[in-house]
Amino acid sequence: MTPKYKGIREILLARITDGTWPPGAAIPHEAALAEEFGVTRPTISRALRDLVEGGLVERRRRAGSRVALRHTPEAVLRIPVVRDEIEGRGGIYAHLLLGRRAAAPPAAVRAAFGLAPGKPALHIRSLHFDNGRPQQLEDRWINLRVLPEAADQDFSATSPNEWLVRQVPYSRAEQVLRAAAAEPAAAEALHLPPGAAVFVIERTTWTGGDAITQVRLTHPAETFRIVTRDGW
Amino acid sequence: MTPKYKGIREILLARITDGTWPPGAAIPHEAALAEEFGVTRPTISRALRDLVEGGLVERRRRAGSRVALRHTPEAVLRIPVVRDEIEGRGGIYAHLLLGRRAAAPPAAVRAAFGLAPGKPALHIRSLHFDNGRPQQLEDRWINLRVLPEAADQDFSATSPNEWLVRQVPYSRAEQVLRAAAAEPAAAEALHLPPGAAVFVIERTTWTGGDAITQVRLTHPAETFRIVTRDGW
DNA sequence: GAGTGGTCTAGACCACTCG
DNA sequence: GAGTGGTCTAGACCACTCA
Repeated sequence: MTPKYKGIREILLARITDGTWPPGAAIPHEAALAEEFGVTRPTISRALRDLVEGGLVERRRRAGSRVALRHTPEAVLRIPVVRDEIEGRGGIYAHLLLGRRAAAPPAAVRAAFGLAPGKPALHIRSLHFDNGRPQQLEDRWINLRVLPEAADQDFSATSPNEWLVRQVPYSRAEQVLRAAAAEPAAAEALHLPPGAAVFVIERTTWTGGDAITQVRLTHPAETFRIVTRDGW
Repeated sequence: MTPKYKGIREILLARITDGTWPPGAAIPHEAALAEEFGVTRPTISRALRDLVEGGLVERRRRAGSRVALRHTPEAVLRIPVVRDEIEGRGGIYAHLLLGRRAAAPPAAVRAAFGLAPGKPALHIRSLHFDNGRPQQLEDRWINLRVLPEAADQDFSATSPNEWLVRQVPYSRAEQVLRAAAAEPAAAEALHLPPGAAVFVIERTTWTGGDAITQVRLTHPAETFRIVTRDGW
């Protein structure tokens, strides 16, 4: 049996998409809807909350609910874990550790990690293969102040990402997605001509107030895309 | 006054991030948490639901709640409306209509639109400028079966996107993000050298069962990025 | 000041899933 | 079968915001 609030949500959604309530129009009060559908107000509120989270409806106290003018489409973005992605489409995954050393990180990383100048962080470079073809170049810094045990970890067997996932769940992450022309070192590692188009993801991850790790993932443009869905 | 469920959510979050409940660990039953915090079970459920939506917790009936092994980070992706984005950072926005005609769309578009072979759709190409510099090339098809009034619309004043937003709120969208080497026509329009790296967004939008529009947005790599945040 | 949404309670029944 | 989360009710108080 499907929950009442979901059924109501679908009916309200239909009224929005079929033009009964065009963009900008007022939606009846929660109390009125509760009476119409023969449920209590919290149930209506639950249905409306989903529509608000989906960006279709805006609610303000005194002012009531309205159909949103959707200026900013929102979608849930899943950044795939490279191994899951490759194995999910039947490819053979492999992982090669290119380098691993403690070093003073660049200023941007140092600031995010809250490190004093000259203090080291762990720098790891590795390459992820799909059926023997380089699919992702990973350039990662790990905050040794937060995760000193990373210094003793051998990342040739377990990839840094998989290890980190089991250590600390992050509470907050920020990601930048962009296209770029491949820098020489990246182009060489990925077997691309210099200047080839690549897709770059830069992610910084925090737990509590401290950044745990910052990573740049570089992908050949031809073999990488992110697909995203929105709505129901 | 901050709601109880938010306060509880923060406490639970802290227990997860500080390692009290490491990844994979069981979280006490809702009933136990309700007693601990002196609230009723629905309030606990509300707090946990937020954590589930944030990907930090997994719940299964009989089995209870656990801290998730976060294999798939999720983030809310906001694809900016080009005009808002440019004006938001103080730039001067301009919009130039390059072409507008009814034509038979390519097969992929025809399938999404549910059109018979040879049936026309509206094809619009336009360019969006930031302080006089080309910032986005828009290549759009509009389904005239669903929106016949688009045929009479003059898109030189109002951009297709702004017009569409006011006509139909979409119920579902799918987007593909990728990097590419600019094709000759795109490179020329964007004043880029041929083969330059570009960031491409392809979005298909549905309302009910019919796709309304499909659009490809091409951006110079140097001037475009998407920033995304996750968690609290 | 008054109307609307935001939240909470106390209790209940049910669905799902594990043992 | 039994334990856990999923949902719902009936009623309530409060916060915010508009007129």
